[in-house]
Amino acid sequence: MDIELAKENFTKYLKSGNYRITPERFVILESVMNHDGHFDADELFLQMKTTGQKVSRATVYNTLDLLQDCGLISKYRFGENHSRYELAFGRPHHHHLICLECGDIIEFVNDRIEKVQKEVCETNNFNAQTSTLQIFGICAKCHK
Amino acid sequence: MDIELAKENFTKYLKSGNYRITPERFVILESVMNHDGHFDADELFLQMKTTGQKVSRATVYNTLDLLQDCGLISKYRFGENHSRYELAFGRPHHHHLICLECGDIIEFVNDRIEKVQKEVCETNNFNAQTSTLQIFGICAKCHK
DNA sequence: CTCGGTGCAAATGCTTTGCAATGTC
DNA sequence: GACATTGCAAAGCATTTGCACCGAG
Repeated sequence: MDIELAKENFTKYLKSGNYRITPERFVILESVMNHDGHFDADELFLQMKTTGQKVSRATVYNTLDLLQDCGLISKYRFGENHSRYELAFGRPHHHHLICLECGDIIEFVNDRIEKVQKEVCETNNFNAQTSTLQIFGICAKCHK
Repeated sequence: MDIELAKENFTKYLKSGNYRITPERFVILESVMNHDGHFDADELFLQMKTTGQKVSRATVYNTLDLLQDCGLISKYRFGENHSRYELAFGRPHHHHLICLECGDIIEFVNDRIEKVQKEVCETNNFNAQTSTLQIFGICAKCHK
């Protein structure tokens, strides 16, 4: 949750890729770090709009891509028609249980899955960058 | 690959859900069963159009949803902006390695992942229906 | 001062919807 | 005959793009 460290990482990433250091990019990073849980691009855009920080939708999308590229956030498609993001910085890699009824998303961490993934990648000589395991079904609340 | 059995299953599913038995739905099922690997809705629509079987796009989408509901096909979002489908009937549950460079999709089966999933669901009292593990990275061909 | 980034609005592309016509039950 | 399903075209919605302007390096 150290926002200064995240900013540093982002700055480093931008410089190394010859991207420019713009105020908009850091305003968006801050907004992202203040978000709990999952959010989507438009949600972020509207929230920033109402709090008086004006950045365009285009810039939000562009910056979210950069933040994903440098590993500060993760991007998912949970079977919906839009992408969702979440903070990855300082958090362990995890997976998701998605309730088809209420839409709730439950996170879980599991070392064995990570281990199996590594093995599968070695077997296939595949150079993994990201992975996502999504289990769709009905959560405890909904099937009772 | 037994198309008759698939048709039977589909018929059973349609009847049990009070859906009607229409020729379009079975034309689409056949077209799906003749497809190797992954395909998307528009691909299927265009292929059917060129082979003289006319069904509308709307019906293709509608029917693919039904086929997914009754478990004959699976639907995925591989980080693209459209859904992809594949035949599930008569095939073991499997997962995917997706190459970010060439777009190739490698399938793999792994019992341990299935076992861990089951455990996670039990722990969370979660009633799983489907799951997908997607590993994104660079395939053997591309990083050499 | 150059060229990458931004904002805006229009464009894109997948998917869904409205509605009249059709055909299953 | 009733009403779910179909086809078509139009609408929706998330995301991308074109372009003039701006500002980081």
